[in-house]
Amino acid sequence: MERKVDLRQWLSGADNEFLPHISLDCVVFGFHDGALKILLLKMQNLDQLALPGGFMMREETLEEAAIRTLEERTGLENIFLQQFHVFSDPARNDSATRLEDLKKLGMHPAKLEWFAQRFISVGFYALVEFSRVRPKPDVLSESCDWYSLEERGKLVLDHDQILDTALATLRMQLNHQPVGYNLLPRKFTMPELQKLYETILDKKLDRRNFQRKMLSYGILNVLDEKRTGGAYKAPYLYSFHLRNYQKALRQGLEAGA
Amino acid sequence: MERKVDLRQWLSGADNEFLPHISLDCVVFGFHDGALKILLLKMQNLDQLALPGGFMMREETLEEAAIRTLEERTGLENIFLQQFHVFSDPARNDSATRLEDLKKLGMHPAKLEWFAQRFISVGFYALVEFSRVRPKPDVLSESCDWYSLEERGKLVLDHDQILDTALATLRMQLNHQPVGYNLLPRKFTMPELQKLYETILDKKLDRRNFQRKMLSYGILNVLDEKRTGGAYKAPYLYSFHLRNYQKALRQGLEAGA
DNA sequence: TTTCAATACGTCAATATGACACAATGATTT
DNA sequence: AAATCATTGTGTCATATTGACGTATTGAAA
Repeated sequence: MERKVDLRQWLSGADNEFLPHISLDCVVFGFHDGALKILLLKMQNLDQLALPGGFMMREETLEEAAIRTLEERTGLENIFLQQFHVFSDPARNDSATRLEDLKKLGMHPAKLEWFAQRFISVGFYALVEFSRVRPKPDVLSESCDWYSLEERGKLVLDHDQILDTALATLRMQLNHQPVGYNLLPRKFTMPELQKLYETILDKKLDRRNFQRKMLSYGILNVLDEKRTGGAYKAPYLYSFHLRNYQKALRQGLEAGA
Repeated sequence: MERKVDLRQWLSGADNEFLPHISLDCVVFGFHDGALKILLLKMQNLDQLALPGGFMMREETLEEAAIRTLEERTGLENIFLQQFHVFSDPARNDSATRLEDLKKLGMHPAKLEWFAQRFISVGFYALVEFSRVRPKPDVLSESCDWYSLEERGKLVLDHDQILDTALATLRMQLNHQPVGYNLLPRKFTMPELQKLYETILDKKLDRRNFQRKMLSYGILNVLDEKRTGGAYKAPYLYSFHLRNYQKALRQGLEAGA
C-alpha cells in the first residue's frame, strides 16, 4: 500500500518522510497570448515569489517527487518534465531573513529546523498546456499564478538563477525535445507555432521560410479546419504527427537556425 | 582554514564530513589511438569495474566535490566537467551483494552503514587530455585504468546506465561544448579531429567536407608545423583559436550534421 | 628512385537558405 | 453589399551550403 505524505501533513507533525538535504524546484512553462509564462508561488505575508518546489520521499525517484509536486500545483497528470541542473552552492538557502519569515508564518520550531538545513536542489523544467492548468498554492504560499518572464520581480533564494538556467536549457533543447507538442494545444496554427519558436529563441523568424521548413520535416498534419473567430484571414489548424515528430527529434531538428 | 577530508581519512574513523544520501559519479573521457577511453576503477578482490565517484563535503558545491575527486584520480588540475543527470532510483544501490563485498574488504561495521544508505547520485562527465592523466586508484579499489568503450564489461550498480547517458549527452553537446579542445592535445591534426567527431557521433564523415566546414568556422589556427614521424604524407598541425571557438560554440556549431 | 597511402586542395551538381513579391481570405468598416 | 484591412497561403529567385567525388602533393618506406 502506498503511503502518501504531502507537505501539509508533514508540517502538521507527521514523521519525517523526506530525504534530508535534497529538494527540487520546478520551472513550469506555459504559452499564452504569444508569450512564455511561468508558474510562481507568492509566499504568505511576503512580497517574494518562488518556484514551485518540494522534497523527496524516501521511496520515490526525483522524477516521481517532481510529478507529485506538480500534480498538486497544476491539477494535471502526465506532465512532461526534464531535470536540467543541480544547484548546490552551500550558501544558496542560508538567507538571513528566510527562517525569520517562516517563523512569522507560525511554523513549529521543530519544523523550522528542517528548513534551516542545507539543501541541494534539483531543477526541473516542465512543459504544460496553459489552458488546462488549475494553479493551486501550497501550504506555505497564498497564491499560485502565471507570470510572464518580464513581470516577475526578484525571486527567493537562487530561484532567479534556476529560472535563467531553465530558459537557457529550453533554448538549447528546443530542437531535441517535444517543446511544441507539450506547450501548444492539440490543434494550433502555424503563426502560433512560429511565435512559440520566436519567443523561446528570442528572435524574429521569417514567416514563409519558417513554414516551409516546418512542413518539410513532415511532422505536422494539416487539418481540414481553420481557426475562425480571429480578425482577418483564418489560418489553417495543424496537429503534430507524433510518430514523425519523435523520430525527427531524435535526429534533432534545425528549426530557427 | 580549509579542512580537507578524503575518503581514506574518513574511513579510518574521522567524523563524518559528508552529506548523507548524495554521491557523485564521474565519466572521464579521454581520446587515444583514435578511440574514446574512459577511466574505470577495479574494486579490490572483485571482478567489477566502477566509475570514479565520491561524496560531498558539508561546505562544498557538487562541482568542487567532483573536481576534488577527479584531481585525486587523475593528478590533473583544471579539469573540464559538466553535470549531466541525477540518478535517483531508490533501488539503484541496494545491491544484495554490495555490502557483503565491502565487508570482505574489512570495512568497519559503522562505516558499512554509510554505504547501506540510499544514494542519489549526480553524474558528471569530464573531458581530459589522455596523455596527461596519471590514474590513481582510491581506497576501495586496486586499480584505476583506461578502458575502451567496447572492452568494458558490466559495471557495478547502475554505472552502465550512467555511462550510456554520459555518452548520449556528450553526443548532443558536441557542438555546444569545447569537446575537441579538452580531449585533444594542444596541437593536433585535422584527421585526428575528424576521428574524434566520428567516434563520438559513431558515423563516418567525408574527409574533405569535414575539413572545409571546420576551417570555415575560423576556430582553428593552422600552425607552421607538420606532424612528422608518421607514415606517408605529414599532416599540418592545428590549434584552437580559443576566442573564436568559444564564440562559435555559443551559437552552436553544426559539424557532423 | 620508385612506390605507396594518406593528405591538401579543388570541382560541380543538387539542395537549402534568406529575402522578397503577390494573391487569397474573412472579419470589419463604410 | 461593397470596400477596406491586416493577416495568411503560395511562389520566385539569387546566393550559400552541402554532399559526392577527382586530382595533385607529400614524406616515409620499399
